[in-house]
Parts: sequence; C-alpha cells; structure tokens
Amino acid sequence: MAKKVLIKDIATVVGVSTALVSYVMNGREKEKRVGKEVVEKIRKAAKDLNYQPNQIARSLRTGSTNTIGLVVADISNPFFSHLARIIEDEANKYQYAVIIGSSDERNQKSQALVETLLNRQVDGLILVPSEGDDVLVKSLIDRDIPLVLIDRNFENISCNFVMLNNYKATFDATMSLIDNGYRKITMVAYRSSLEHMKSRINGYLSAMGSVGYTVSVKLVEPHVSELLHPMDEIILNSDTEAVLFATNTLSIAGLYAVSRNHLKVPEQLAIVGFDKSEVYDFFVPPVTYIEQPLAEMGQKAVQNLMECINGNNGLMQNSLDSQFVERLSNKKLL
Amino acid sequence: MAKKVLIKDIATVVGVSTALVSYVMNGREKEKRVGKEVVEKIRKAAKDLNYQPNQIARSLRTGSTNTIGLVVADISNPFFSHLARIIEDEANKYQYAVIIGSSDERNQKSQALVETLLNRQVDGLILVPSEGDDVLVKSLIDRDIPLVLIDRNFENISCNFVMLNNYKATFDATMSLIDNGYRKITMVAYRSSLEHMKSRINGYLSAMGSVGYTVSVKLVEPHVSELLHPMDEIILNSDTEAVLFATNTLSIAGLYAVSRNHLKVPEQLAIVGFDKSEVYDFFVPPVTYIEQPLAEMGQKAVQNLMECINGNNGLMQNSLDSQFVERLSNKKLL
DNA sequence: CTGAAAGCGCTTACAG
DNA sequence: CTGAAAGCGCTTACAG
Repeated sequence: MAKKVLIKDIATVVGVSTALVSYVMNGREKEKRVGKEVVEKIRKAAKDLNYQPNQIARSLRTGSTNTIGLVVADISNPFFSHLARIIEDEANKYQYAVIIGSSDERNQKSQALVETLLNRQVDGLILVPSEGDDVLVKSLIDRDIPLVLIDRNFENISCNFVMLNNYKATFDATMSLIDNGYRKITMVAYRSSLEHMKSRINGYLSAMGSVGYTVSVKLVEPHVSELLHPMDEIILNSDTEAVLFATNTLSIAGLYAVSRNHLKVPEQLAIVGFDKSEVYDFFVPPVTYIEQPLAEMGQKAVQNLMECINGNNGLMQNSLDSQFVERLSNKKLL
Repeated sequence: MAKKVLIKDIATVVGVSTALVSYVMNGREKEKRVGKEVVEKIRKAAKDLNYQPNQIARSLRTGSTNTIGLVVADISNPFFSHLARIIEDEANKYQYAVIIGSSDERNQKSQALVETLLNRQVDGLILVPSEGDDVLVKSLIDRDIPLVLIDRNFENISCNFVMLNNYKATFDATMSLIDNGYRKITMVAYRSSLEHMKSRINGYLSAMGSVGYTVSVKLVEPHVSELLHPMDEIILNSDTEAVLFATNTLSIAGLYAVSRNHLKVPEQLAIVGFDKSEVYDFFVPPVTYIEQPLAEMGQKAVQNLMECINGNNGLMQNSLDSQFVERLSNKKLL
C-alpha cells in the first residue's frame, strides 16, 4: 500500500508548520494572513503529493463528520429509494455523505440503527420512524441530536418533520370517487398507530362522512409478507365498488389481486393508488393515483436538517400537498 | 446536549485505568486477564452511564472504520436499490455500515465519490463501475484498496468481481426465441464499452450466428433521458419479430413504446426483458425475462470484500448464472 | 493482573 | 505572518 500522505509531509516539504498547511487546506489563508508565496508552495506540494485529508482525524478534532444518517423502512421500496436518491443529491450539495439503513418497520431495528449511526458520530439524522419509535424520537430530542422526521411524525411529539398533507390527500381522492358516482368505497390501509396512516384513513372517513356514506376500512397487518389472501377477500367483496389504497405496496398488492381475479376496472371495481409507480402506467386501464412531491420532501428534509445542524433550534414542520393524477381507473363509464 | 460519556468517565467511576475499560468494552478481558470483579464493575458502570464508544476516535486509532462504500449507478433504479438492500443486510452481519453514492454512469462522479469515501477511510469499496472507470479501478488496485466490482468488470484488469454470466444469459434467451420460431430478432442495448454490455450483445450474436440468422443490434445512447423516439423507431421496425432488451431500463422503455404504439405481444412483436420487474407481471401478456440472482450477487460481493479487507489477496471472481423466467411474451402462438 | 503514556492525523487557541 | 504544542477519544505496546 502506497504510504498515505500526511499534512506533516507537506509541512516538511515546504518547510513550514502543519498549522499553515491546515489553514491553507481549509481555505483560511486569508483569515490567517498566510504569506502569498507560502500559500502557493503549500498548494503545489499538496497537489504534487496528491494529499487527501483524513476525514476521520478531522472529525475527531472538529467534532463533526459531515455525514448524515438516513433510516428508511426499506431502501428497496421504490418510494424510499427515490427519496434516498434525492436526499443523497441534496446532501452532497452541502458536502455531506449519507449512511443508509433499513428498519423494516421494526422499532428495535431503527433504534439499533440510530445508535450505530450516532456512534459513528453522524451530524444529524433523517428518520422514517416505525411504530413505537416515539420513545426513540423523544430521546433524540432530549439529547439535542439534529433530527428531521420524514414521511411520518408523532402527533404528541414536537419535532421537525417533512411529510405529506395526508389527510387532504385521501380526502380529495375520496371526494373524486364520490363525485364520479361511487358510494361503496373501501379504504385499504395498514393497521398502525402511526399518524400518517391514521391521517390517510381520517381523510377518507371525513369525505365519506360529509356525504353520509357508509364507511368501510380494511386494515391489513404490517409485516405480513403474504398479502394474497387478505387482498383477495377485500377485492372480491361484492359490497365494494371502489377501493382507495393507503400506500404503494398495498396498491400494487391490490392490483395483483384484481388481476388474479380478473376483475374489470373500473366497471367492477374502481381504483385509486398511492404513490407513483410504473405499474400504474401498464395496468389496464391506467391507474389514478395520489402522487407525493418526493423531490420537495427530500430537499426540504435535508435543508431543515442543515439548519438544525447549524444551530437553528426553531421547529421546522412542513406539510406538503400531494398531486392527484387522474386517469381511468376511478371513472365510472357512462 | 447531555454530556457524552467517555471511557475516562467509566475509568474514574470504577477507579481503574482507561486501558482496562477499553479491554472489557472490546471483549478482551480474558486475553488480558482482567480481574473478575473489575470486569463486572466496568460492565455495570458502562451500562449505568449508558456508555457509547466514539467510533471516530476508535477508527482513528485502529485505522479501520467498519464502514464500506457502495457506489452504484443510481440508487433509485430498482436493480441497484434491491442490490443495495442485500449488501446492507449482509454488511450488517459483519458489523459494517454502508455509505452509498450514485454515479449516474459518469466516471467523473464515481471518481469523486470514491475519493470522498476514501477520505472517510472506508475499509473497502463495492463499485458498479461506469464507462472509463478502468483508470480509477487500476489506481485503487495499485493503492491496495479492498475492492469488489459488482454487476460489471473490465476484461483487461485483474480485479475481484461478482457479476452475471452475461454471455450465457443472452445466448440462452436468444436461443429460446429461435426455438420458438423467431428469425428476425433484434437486440436493444446501450452503446457502451463496458464488458457486461458487450457480453450481453455477444451472447445474442453467437446464438444468432449459430443458426445463421441475420443479426440486428440497436444501440441506444446512455445518458439520454428521452428514450421515446429511438425506442419507437426500434419497436415499429417492420423487420423485427422479436426484441431482446439488455437492461431493465431499456426493457421498460421498450414496453412503454410497445404499449404506446398498440402492438400486440407476441403476435406482432415478441419480447424478452432483462431483470425482474413488477411491470413484467402486469404487462399483457406477462413478460418473459432474464432474472439475475441478486441475493447471491450482493452477499458474495460483501463476503469477498470482507476476505479482501481481512488480507486475502487472492483474486475472487464470481460469474453467476441467470434464470430464464419464461412466460408468454416470447411464445409464438400456434 | 493493572497503570502510565504514546500515538492515530488532524485543528486551533496561544504566543511570539 | 508563523510555529510549538495541546487535544479530540480511543487502543495498545510496554513496564511492572
């Protein structure tokens, strides 16, 4: 292994102290009034020797690693992988790297991941909390750790977050189904105490309530890899004219069930999906869906986290509006 | 911010030196023959004070960070996000964290990412190289940096890799189209000097050559966000009976074109896709595809990297076989 | 069995 | 304008 070039090597070559080299490497030569020729010599030597600063040593000294930790439910889920990509790009703009972990919606795992990340001295965290992570989030706030929740929050914890206006999203979607003449509308959601899920359900309930229709919420257990049976039951319920799904995974599982059971959409069953998916484009007919503003969410989360890392203690909470992308799966044919 | 508990604090509380605390925290109490009661006291104090070791300090001293860098083309591409998830899980088994970066198939970006990762002192790298990254890879090998290429390699560089047996994958797929009675088979690939792409094309060429059919390879420019026009042209070519795609992005772009132009599959055009995708399940008819053994690839890559990090200098090259998942899009109807 | 001390590679008051 | 030296929080020969 080629010997690592140290700041000391440059100092020796140029014939100055390591302090000056450090100043120049960090662009503080003006502030520290380092002599012009010295600056040039140091720059040249650094380049010639291909000096690469050891960030670990720097981090230990400065107390900041220029690294953020990102905990999502599952990086292989397209919703989270797209979000991760946006967060990566935005963080890079601030010279930050991203360490990613998947919690699998298990609070034990997210807790363990967060501890690992903190031991690695990440400067801040962007967290998609799992059920039961309120304890973790409280403890992070108590410890003054820069934190932004994304996609989800806890109603009774005052914490930075960036998330969808979930209530409005499903309220509007339900209303569109109602406007299109559907009465027997079922909402399919995960059984969860998490706010975002409850808000999505509440949006549906309010819309149904506003016109006095009977509500029907079907709750699917999370962590069940086999969604086939419950989904078939839900889809085949003769008392359902339209289904609104609460997440992308549920939507796609639902579409598999519809397809498996050869139901005609929207004649036999109208459908509104959640999140964007290529599957919605290929389904016959194209599926109407609730699209989240991923780019804005990811960018805002990073920006808020940076504020937080830089000492802004104000509460930053952003609720973003979804876009209702209307196609043919929710339209009663005349 | 609650004051961080240091190893020194525990030493003070228990009334021993920091050395003993360090030994116990690292499970070396047997080896170092630390007194039993002392061990207990240290353990208790560590727990009571909720001691969390500062990995940065540890890393600076030991020279290893227990972190690996993963550079993929784009983490939001399902192929890479699935791979990333597997790599994450496998790395965690070895107590390693993963820092991820997306290169966008640009060697400038992958170079910059790799430097950033090395400055952060990652113990090793798993890299999906871009065109032109042979220079980078050579330099990494020269610098003795633990490295495993994944998904792609360079023929003239002797480097660890884990990848698909690409030649066999497309040879077999092409043969299946030939066996099903197709003669005018087109392969759609990216214009690239990368081995994996050339092998995929060569597999096709060999199969076609073996039966003496005229070949037709359509090369699409990478980095072109707008695949619409070239894909429409390719798909609508009246001289094409069947199309074999070289990647998942090409496959899906192709399916959009097929769908946009209302071609009947496989009557008007037979199709074989690359990689797995939910889109293939919903397309009518279900699309036949070449599936890569993602789990094995990711696990093997991490295992090989660990060997490498632990000083195994032997060359580790794994070519894995794909699975041909046959459905209806490649079968001539009788 | 245990402690004092050096050192990982930086940054940064401090002194001149 | 520049240098000597302390210190970030660990680990680890070394000495006893």
